[in-house]
Amino acid sequence: MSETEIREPIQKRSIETKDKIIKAGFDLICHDGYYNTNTSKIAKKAGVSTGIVYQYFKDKRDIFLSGLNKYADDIFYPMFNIPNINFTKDNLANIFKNMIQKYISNHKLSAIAHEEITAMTHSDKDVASHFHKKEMEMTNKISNILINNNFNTPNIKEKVHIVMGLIDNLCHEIVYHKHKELDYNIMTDLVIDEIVHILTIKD
Amino acid sequence: MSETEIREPIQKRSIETKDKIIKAGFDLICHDGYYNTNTSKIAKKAGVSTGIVYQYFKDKRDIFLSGLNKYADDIFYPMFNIPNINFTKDNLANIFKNMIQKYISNHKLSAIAHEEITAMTHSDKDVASHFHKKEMEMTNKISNILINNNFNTPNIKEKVHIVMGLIDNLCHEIVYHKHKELDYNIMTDLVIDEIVHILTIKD
Amino acid sequence: MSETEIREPIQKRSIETKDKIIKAGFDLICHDGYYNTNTSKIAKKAGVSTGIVYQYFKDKRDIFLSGLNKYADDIFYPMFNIPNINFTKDNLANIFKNMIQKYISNHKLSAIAHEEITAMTHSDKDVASHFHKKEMEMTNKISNILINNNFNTPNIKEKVHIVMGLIDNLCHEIVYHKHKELDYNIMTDLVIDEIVHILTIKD
Amino acid sequence: MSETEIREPIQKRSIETKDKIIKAGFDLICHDGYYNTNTSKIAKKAGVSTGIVYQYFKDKRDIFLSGLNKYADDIFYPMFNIPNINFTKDNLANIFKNMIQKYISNHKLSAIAHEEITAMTHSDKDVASHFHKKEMEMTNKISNILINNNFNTPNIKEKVHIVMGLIDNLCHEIVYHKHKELDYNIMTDLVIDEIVHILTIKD
DNA sequence: TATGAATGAGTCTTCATTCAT
DNA sequence: AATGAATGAAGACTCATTCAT
Repeated sequence: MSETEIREPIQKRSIETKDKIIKAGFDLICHDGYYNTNTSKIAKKAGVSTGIVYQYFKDKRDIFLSGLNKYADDIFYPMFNIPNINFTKDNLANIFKNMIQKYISNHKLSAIAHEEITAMTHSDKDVASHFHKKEMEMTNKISNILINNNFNTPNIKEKVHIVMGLIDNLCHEIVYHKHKELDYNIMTDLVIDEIVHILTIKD
Repeated sequence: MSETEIREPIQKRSIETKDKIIKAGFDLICHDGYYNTNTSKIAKKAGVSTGIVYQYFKDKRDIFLSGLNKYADDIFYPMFNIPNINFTKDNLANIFKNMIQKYISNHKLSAIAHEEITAMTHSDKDVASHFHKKEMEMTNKISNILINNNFNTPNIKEKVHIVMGLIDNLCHEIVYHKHKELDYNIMTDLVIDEIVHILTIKD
Repeated sequence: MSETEIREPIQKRSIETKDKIIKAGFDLICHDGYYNTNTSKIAKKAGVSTGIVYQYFKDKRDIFLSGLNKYADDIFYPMFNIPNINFTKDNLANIFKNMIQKYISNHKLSAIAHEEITAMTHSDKDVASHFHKKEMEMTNKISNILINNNFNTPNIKEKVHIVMGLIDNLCHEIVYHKHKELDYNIMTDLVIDEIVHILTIKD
Repeated sequence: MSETEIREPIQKRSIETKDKIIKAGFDLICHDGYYNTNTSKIAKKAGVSTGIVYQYFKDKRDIFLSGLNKYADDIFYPMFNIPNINFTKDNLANIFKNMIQKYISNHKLSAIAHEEITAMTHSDKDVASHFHKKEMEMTNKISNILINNNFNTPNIKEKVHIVMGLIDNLCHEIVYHKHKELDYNIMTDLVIDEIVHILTIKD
């Protein structure tokens, strides 16, 4: 109604304040869920007043979206954020094994955030499209790395996408589910076998 | 203190009412999300008053949990709910292809519900354990079918679990994401190849 | 609106049902308070359905009022409900001592009911006037007994009323409050002294 | 779970708001009863929104308890809140007569509040203990005043407590009941006689 | 007569958002 | 730029009462 102007911070202090809010809000939402996080908690955690929040953000959702923008790369497939990976036939399995271990040893936050974001996917078109885009970006990025390392193969994007899913499922299972009937060491080896298989088949 | 008694329906009419509420509530929650569904919407969709809802259910969550109980089998891997599957080496790929197509052609409800349930997994211990248990049940069920069809292989449960994840990801991707850059026919074939591969390797 | 006819029971069974409801309702209300007692509890305790309640009573308040009518004599100054009291100068103190002990040894229900009724006095004109009337009836009754026993004295009604208050306060204090700093034996003796004093002064 | 934080007011404005709510809530509850007073009425009477109520108070009961804390001294035996009372044998009767008249001429609020509080005594442990404590405090205070004025007598606390009851009953009767058959001037004199009697007997 | 299923207005409470300072 | 007090719409849940059987 009153169309409160959203301020784009210029001064350093303002920028810091905005960042603090994004971090506080995103952390809380990823931890407790979107609906269990209220603006007052966010403001408190950020060390600011509730009022100021609405000078930097349109609404609560806007905070979350900003966090998504800012931190998504750390959350989605952070294991691929390694510069200068050198894939060879010999180290392919090892590289993926390391990635998986790295992902798992990462703090749980990522996993929870991932779920929360997934959950918002169908209730919020913007979240969905953001998520969507990031996923494809990552697929492309990895495909390119592979190509640059002479791992070109037909339908590489489809394959990489499947691989990403395999890793994601595995890590999620290990971090979260803990089905006692399953042996996660064996499962990890099986997944790596699959990854190697799919990336090396010639059709 | 006030301890409103939850009624266990006796008359046929009231059993129908309870069922209508479960169906309406579960449908809405799966469609719009838990927090975007309120009791008044549920009552309206079920064609009853808000009051009656609380004679059959402790709270909104209870409705959802009941729905989970009642419909979970239709939602989690409904493609495996086929009696008398006969796996042979020759039809293995075909059977899975049919399953995937069946899953996809299934109403979207499943997929959305799946997400919502996944989302509630970390905020609600009961949902989590329910989900968790169902998943393992299904893993066991499929493992057994395979064993009965002479597809025994070491670590079959781990393998089946990976297969289920592959199918789930694929179907979800197709139903939901629709990345234009990906060719889903190819992706489906690739996934089936993987499934066959993982289920037939001898270690 | 629809002016559901309130039935005046004729058959013996009906009368019994009505009485059961009155008893159940009045007991519960006296125990838990008017607002903490709901009709469903009353029906359940009376062993009838909720629907039937409204064939015998206009509303919840009507049940309470009926109970008041029926049981008030047992609640208000039940110690005076002794037939053929013989007051003499010598046994005056003893009689009151007995009354007090009787009152106290009476089940607590009376005290709670008394409070609840007192509480409703100012929110419900009918309860108030009922209570009011009963109190005066009792004052008159006791005054008459005293007069018949040659304890006439000027302003006897005022005196009796004060005496009733003294007894009521004392009993209530003993049954309820349990101020540890006060010695209730001494207090009882003091109150009896006062009663004797007020009833025997000659002005 | 959601644990709405109760704010302790800092700014002058908010202290005023909190006080307004306490006053409005306590007045209404004392007038109309706890269950006939809803938060919306309280907010309206206080001239604030319903939301703000829950920033200062946990719930409706909390408002009432706060009022109790704040206004109890004005309600329980306000006639004793006179500093520097000088009791002598000659003015004893007069002092109490004045107190009674003062109590009665006091606004009715006290009487109604007193009843409501009494009523809540058995349904709410906190109210009960508060009420309870105040009563004993007052008993002690008056006992001490009497002792300091050389009106020491055995079992003074028990006597004072009886006196307080006599006054309370009398005032309540006059303010509230208005039994037409009783002459309140005479009754007042009789009560004062009793008070003098009980406070001057030597055992 | 009786049952118990159903109604829906009413209540408490929360929280994103705005406003006065 | 910032504070935190205030708003009020919306939601979960209760319960006296009525209705279909």
